[in-house]
Amino acid sequence: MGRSPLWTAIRTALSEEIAKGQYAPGDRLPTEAQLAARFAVNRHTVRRALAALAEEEIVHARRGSGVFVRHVPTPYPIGRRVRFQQNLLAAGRVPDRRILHLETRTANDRECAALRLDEPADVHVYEGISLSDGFPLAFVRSVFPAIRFPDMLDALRTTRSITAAFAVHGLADYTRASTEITAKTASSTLSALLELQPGTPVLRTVSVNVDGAGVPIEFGRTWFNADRVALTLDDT
Amino acid sequence: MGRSPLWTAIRTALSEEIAKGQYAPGDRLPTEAQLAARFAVNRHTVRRALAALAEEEIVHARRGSGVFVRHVPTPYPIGRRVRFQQNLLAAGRVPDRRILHLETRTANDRECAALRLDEPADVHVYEGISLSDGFPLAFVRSVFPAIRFPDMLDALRTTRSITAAFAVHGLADYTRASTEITAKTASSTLSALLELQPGTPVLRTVSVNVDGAGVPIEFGRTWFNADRVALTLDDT
DNA sequence: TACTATTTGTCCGTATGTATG
DNA sequence: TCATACATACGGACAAATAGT
Repeated sequence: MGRSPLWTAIRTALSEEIAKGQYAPGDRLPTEAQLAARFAVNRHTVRRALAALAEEEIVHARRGSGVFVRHVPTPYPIGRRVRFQQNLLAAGRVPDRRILHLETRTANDRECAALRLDEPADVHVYEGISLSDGFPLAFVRSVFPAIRFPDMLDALRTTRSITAAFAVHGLADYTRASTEITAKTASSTLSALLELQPGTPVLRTVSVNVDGAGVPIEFGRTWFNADRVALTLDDT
Repeated sequence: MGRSPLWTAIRTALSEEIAKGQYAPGDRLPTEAQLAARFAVNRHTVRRALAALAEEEIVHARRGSGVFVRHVPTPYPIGRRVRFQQNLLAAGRVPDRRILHLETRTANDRECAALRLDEPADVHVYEGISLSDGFPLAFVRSVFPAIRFPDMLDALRTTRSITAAFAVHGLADYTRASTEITAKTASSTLSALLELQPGTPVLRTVSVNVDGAGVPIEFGRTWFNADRVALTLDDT
């Protein structure tokens, strides 16, 4: 007999098949009974291997339903420069945006404070869904000072990129001044937008972007599907 | 008639009473009917005021139960230097630690990779609850290379501070090399430890601290009560 | 388990004052 | 002056969730 337990071989076999894409994220694995037959072992041996995979957060068992391959969370760096499209491309995903709502209105107290505006002031509002490989990754609401970026809504409509819309107004670079991260359970409206079960957790970030002179240019609130994303900081 | 709607006066009145501490975080407000009687308005007018307070995240309604004052989340900076005690003192909270478990064991694959150890290697393991004003704020599991910090467990037991325990070993300063942030719903064991309802969201950070030379010294996994904390980044 | 009272959530409607053209 | 639209406030009824017995 080899020195390593039998179930470790099953774990590595399944792990490799998942890594090869034989089972895609969200897919259901064969039942424990089927796996036991395939590997010619007892069901409990398969269960030990599946438990190890669950511990590594590679799969996820749902009683009465099956064992499912986890969506591997997309690493999403939030440092001095946060760029949605670049972040996703770096993670090997295809980014896209779906615009839900564009409007211009007077800013509320919080928005005025974040953007350092004297009230009353007008802001352009963008609301949309950020997609990763076609799946909803986040709901975004961003407000921009209307005086400084008069053509923001048109620019967003045509470019569907915040970075590009800033560039239209002659702003080549901008940085993240502050980010606040909280977690909540998804409301019914949010779970509908992000196509997730009500009650699943969401990561919310509240952030301010500034131009080179430190003047606020964007106040953004983002709700991430917590199953699909892992916010990362690299302070090296 | 005044130009501002009736409900705004009710909102500010309730908001001030909450700010004054007349209703503490976690307290239940009077019922909508009682508030309607007190302010001599219709219940719908009270509801409009409560909706505004809920929008500001000052209160939180639970159908069948009541309207509750939110726990104001403690801002918890995660930058280059993350210090639990200093973070809480800066937020005006009283920090404390409850040690759950201390042990020495061989590191697993993930821990060896994070700490850049050649396996097999021994690590000291700390598991505990971080308290804010006496309430559980987070469950922490940290592992330290045993060779480099031989007296870690004793130091943690006596000082109950990771920073102080490092100082015992002659390490005056250390910095955060990387942090990964995800959100999950609390498991039953975790919700018991943090004294929260099962199914409420938790913020999980996975982080590596390094010494001045960039050598990893701590691999930490922390589960925060998401209702009580807001992770903040300041990139100014 | 089942039942009941309480409390919030959602819907129907009515009335009034204000702004607009 | 009139018609219309809108915001505000009020009144009631029922649904849905919760808590206690």
